[in-house]
Amino acid sequence: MLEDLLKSALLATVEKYGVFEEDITVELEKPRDRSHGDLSTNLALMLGGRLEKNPRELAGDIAADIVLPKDVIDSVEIAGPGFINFRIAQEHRIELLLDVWNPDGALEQIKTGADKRINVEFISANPTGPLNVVSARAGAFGMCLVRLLEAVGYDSHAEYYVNDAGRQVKLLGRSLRSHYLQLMGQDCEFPEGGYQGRYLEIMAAELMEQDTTTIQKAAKAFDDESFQRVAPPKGNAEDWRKLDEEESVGCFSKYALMKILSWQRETCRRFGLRFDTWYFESELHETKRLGRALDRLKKFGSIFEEDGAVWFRSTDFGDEKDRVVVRADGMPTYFLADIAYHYHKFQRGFERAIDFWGPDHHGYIARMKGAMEALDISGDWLEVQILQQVTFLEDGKPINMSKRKGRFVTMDTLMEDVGADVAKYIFLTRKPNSHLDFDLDLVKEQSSENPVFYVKYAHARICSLMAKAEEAGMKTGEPSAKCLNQLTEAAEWNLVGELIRLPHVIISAARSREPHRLTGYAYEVSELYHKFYHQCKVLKIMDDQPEMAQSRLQLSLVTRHVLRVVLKLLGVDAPDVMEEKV
RNA sequence: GCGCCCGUAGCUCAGUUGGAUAGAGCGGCGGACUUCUAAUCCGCAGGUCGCAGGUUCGAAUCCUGCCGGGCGUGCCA
Repeated sequence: MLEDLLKSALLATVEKYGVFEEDITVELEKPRDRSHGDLSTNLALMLGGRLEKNPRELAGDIAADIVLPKDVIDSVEIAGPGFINFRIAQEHRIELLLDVWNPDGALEQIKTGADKRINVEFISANPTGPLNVVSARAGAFGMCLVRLLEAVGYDSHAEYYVNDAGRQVKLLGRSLRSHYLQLMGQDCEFPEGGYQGRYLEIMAAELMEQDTTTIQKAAKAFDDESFQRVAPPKGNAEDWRKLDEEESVGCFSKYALMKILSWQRETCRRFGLRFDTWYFESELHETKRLGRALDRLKKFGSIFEEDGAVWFRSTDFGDEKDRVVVRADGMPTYFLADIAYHYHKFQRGFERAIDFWGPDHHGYIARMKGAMEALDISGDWLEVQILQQVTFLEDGKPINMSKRKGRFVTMDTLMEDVGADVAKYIFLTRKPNSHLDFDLDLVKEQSSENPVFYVKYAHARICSLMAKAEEAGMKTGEPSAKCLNQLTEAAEWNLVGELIRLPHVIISAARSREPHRLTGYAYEVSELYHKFYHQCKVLKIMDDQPEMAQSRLQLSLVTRHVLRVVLKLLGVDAPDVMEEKV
């Protein structure tokens, strides 16, 4: 790599001052201002103080001493307080460009993950209602990170954890049953804190029409392996009504769970999310994993009993207080189930687990990581990414979204209103841990002026140009150094300079878990392409300057490739033609 | 009270992990269509980077203390 070349050349020049590789990390960065060259190092500034030398003079000495191949770096300059700026030789830029284009080039070489298995868990919403837009943000991030990790050579695995065993599901069943009984004219009190959303009323109304056959038919939706455990109750709603309350609630719970999971899965599918595993909490209970995890914690001496409850001594691992894992009434807490779940995740052979959580769970991190350490798993194994809250504004006012109170914007509504691509793109332009205000009115109104269209348009524009060129009988040909070296305009070289950053952008986005670097990059590439497109004509010069026209076509071809790679990572479609603006 | 996150243009947000003159989009104003698709391009206006110190060659970025907003602080999930 170019950066390695520069780093070792720089190190060689400072050896005479007694500075060696282990003493300093040489940093290279892309200057903001293009007149400062392509790559810049602050080496002399960092060394200046230490060697008691004037940084600018030191930079001058280094620049004079450094030995670099002329066909790679064609200028070394010092600037400002002591920066050393490098300018990449034109021929080498084209080499780097072709390396991005080449199927076994740079994009293959960045796959350094050695196929290590990484589990990425996201959304994992309670199965008590339709997915809301908060899940959409998590989905966009999680899925993008899964792809990014793949792009740098990991075997990444998307996972969804289903809390199908807790109180919430029972409460859900009770709520549905109550709605149903009320519809049947039976006096029935609504459970305290129950789910009041419209969707349960509708579900209850539908149940009145459903007979055993249609219920079984609906269950067919879960034929595949991962959903085997979601089975419909026997009979129909009338049968369930007649059972004693406990059993009756169980049937309504089972039915509601089945329906809601089918919605959630369909919503995910429509949003382009592909989960490798849907992991059910009930499986943990059936396979006795809670007990086993508890035993192991005991074995390592992290468990004690007090006030009739069983506690995990999380304070040994930096938590602020100890936590209950089995309540005084003998019921395990959600925390214990989570420990068992993550322990099983570890046992399944993942070398790392990344969880996406909401901000309301950040207080949970210390105890969860503590539990992993108590189980003798490295504290780094579990990595928690907090996705900050999304505040939805309607008429300029925040919407209070609570499933129980039933006023929330669903992911489906979001997709209908603005489309999956726009939603994904907007979520992915923000970094994970910043709060996000999502103005629904604004987005609906301006969806056609959203930045995502800017990028899509750049792609479609290239497709259109390629088609026109072909129609006119022009041959684009495989991008080649000979042809591309004919580029002369600043607009062309600015674009080249941006395109060759692709490998670096992918690596940095994956490493920092910050997919928003991709949207920023896609935008930059598109912007430079639009400018190039205006300034550098192709078809109009094809008769007078056929070689120049061809080199511009090849540049367009590589640009299209880069846009496709990035959009695919983002999970956004790259259209050949823009649909009519509404 | 304590813990975590955030505070950058009128609004929504970037700022390459400490770099050079802080950037986009939207909104505002003014230009470019007998077009390789104007969902585009060109120009203008808009800033005490919440406040005050500190660290150093250099701070929006790091450390401390305030101010303001959000979230958490259950034998809930």
